[in-house]
Amino acid sequence: MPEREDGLLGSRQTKLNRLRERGVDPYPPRFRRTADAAAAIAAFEAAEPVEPAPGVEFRIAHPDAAVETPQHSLAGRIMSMRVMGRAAFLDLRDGSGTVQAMLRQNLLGEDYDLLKDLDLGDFLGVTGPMLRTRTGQVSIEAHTLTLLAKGMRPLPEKWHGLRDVEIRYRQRYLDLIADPEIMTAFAQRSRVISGIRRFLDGRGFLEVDTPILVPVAAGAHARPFDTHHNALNQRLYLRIATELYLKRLIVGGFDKVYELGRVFRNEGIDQDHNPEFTLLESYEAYADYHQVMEMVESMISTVAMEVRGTMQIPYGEEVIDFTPPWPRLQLKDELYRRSGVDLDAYPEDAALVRKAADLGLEVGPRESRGRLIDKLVSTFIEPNLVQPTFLLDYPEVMSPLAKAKPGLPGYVERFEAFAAGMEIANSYTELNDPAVQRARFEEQESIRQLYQDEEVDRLDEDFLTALEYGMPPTGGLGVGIDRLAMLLTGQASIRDVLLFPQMRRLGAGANMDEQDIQD
RNA sequence: GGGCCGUUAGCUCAGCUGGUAGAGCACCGGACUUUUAAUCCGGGUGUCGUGGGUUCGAUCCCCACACGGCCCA
Repeated sequence: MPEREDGLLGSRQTKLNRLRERGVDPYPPRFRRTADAAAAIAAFEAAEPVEPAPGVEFRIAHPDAAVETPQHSLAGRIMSMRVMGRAAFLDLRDGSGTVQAMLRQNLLGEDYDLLKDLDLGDFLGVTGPMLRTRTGQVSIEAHTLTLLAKGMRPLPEKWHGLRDVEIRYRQRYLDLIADPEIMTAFAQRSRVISGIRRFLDGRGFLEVDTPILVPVAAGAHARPFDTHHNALNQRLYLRIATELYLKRLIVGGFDKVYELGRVFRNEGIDQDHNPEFTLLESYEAYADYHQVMEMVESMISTVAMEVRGTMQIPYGEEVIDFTPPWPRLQLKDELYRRSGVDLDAYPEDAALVRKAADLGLEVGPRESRGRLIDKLVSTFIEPNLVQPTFLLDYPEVMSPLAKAKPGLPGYVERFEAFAAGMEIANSYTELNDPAVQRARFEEQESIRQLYQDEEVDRLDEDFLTALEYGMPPTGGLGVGIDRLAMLLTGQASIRDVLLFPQMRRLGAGANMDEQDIQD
């Protein structure tokens, strides 16, 4: 890169060249640590002969005295440098935390010259004894220095950090370097996921992997990404759900299965949508949606307790209390209460469209009944469901995979769970009558044709074949893990729980490939 | 898809009525052997997102585009 001739990059290049001329390998293959920063500090503090009492001066190590304490080799990224002539203090950060290294020329000799060619961001190995400095800070006293990796670009500023969200998402590593709390949030996300695994494993569920590349993108109302397999000369899709494969496994005789994996939906990007996201689906034979509801309450409250140590989690202006049981509301009743719309009073789609328009909803010409009801629910009910709540018994037209609710024609045994106005779970007593399932699929296909709506479920012939062999009564569940992670880690945007959220490619004109140009 | 806002030094940000840009940190040079955003002295390192237009002159006004954010759909 020619621009490195001068400026900030250039000064680092000059230092790199100088190091090489002096025979220093700026990228050595290894450095054996004796401990990480946190462990070395903890071990030193534990081994201190006398706990320093308040107001009592700490022992100040002399070069000779220092030899008494065990030698350590510690390593990390240089996060700050306080250089004062023939002594210097460097903060070294590794994955465990930060340790201060004290460098003194009389101890390091020629090694001390390395300091001139170090920059913030470089990785450095330090060997020497641990000690407390005059101000009481546990530090490693450098007897040798080893450059482990030269950083060629300056880090974001240490005090204000990185505010530019675009850089934060595009170059997440800088975000992580600049703000350790980001790392904490992602570590919490990871614990949410491992907590779910532990919970389900503990209940006898078997984790399975089903295809991501599928011939039919079924199991949800969503538009798929498509691709092509050359050897098979077949169009394939990225899965939009794992539902139909997991049910095949229930047919096959596994009683409790789950999959925690990425699904892909070719839709817009906003605060709670990313085109790829992590979905948990579980299926339990001989269970119904009431049992699944209890499992969801138990799972999420357990995970909240594990990750946050409490079931009351602050989120925005609210405190969300995940303590079970969560209220159960009938969708039909709740919609009537909130909007005055009695769905059963509008059996004709046209009448429902007029009613929705009267209520101020913008209703396009391509709104199917299912979409319309979804819009009513998401406008009048969902924003009000701040505390964890189950919404029960959805209209059949928007739930082609759920079993009919006895005694309530036109409705199915389905619930969705909400918290902070966001949908976090979706569950059915699964439809297992193959003839009814075929009819439901065909209804969906005709809706797709009629409304030209690509976000309608698709008929999967192979799945119907599986159902024809017989599937036991089953309770199924889907949980959006990213949204759950948002709630449990207090993040307002899905991009803050995804390490690498989807972003538009920069410089569209220059970097477009042939596929893009078609669009 | 529509509306509004943003894009200035490596980072965080100022920049008046149009007259070729400035601060802190970072960086560069110097002093300093116990610092904690070290301190002190000296130095501004820039394609003002991109491309057009208006103008004697544009970071500033106009248009288009790119990327991002928020709101709406």
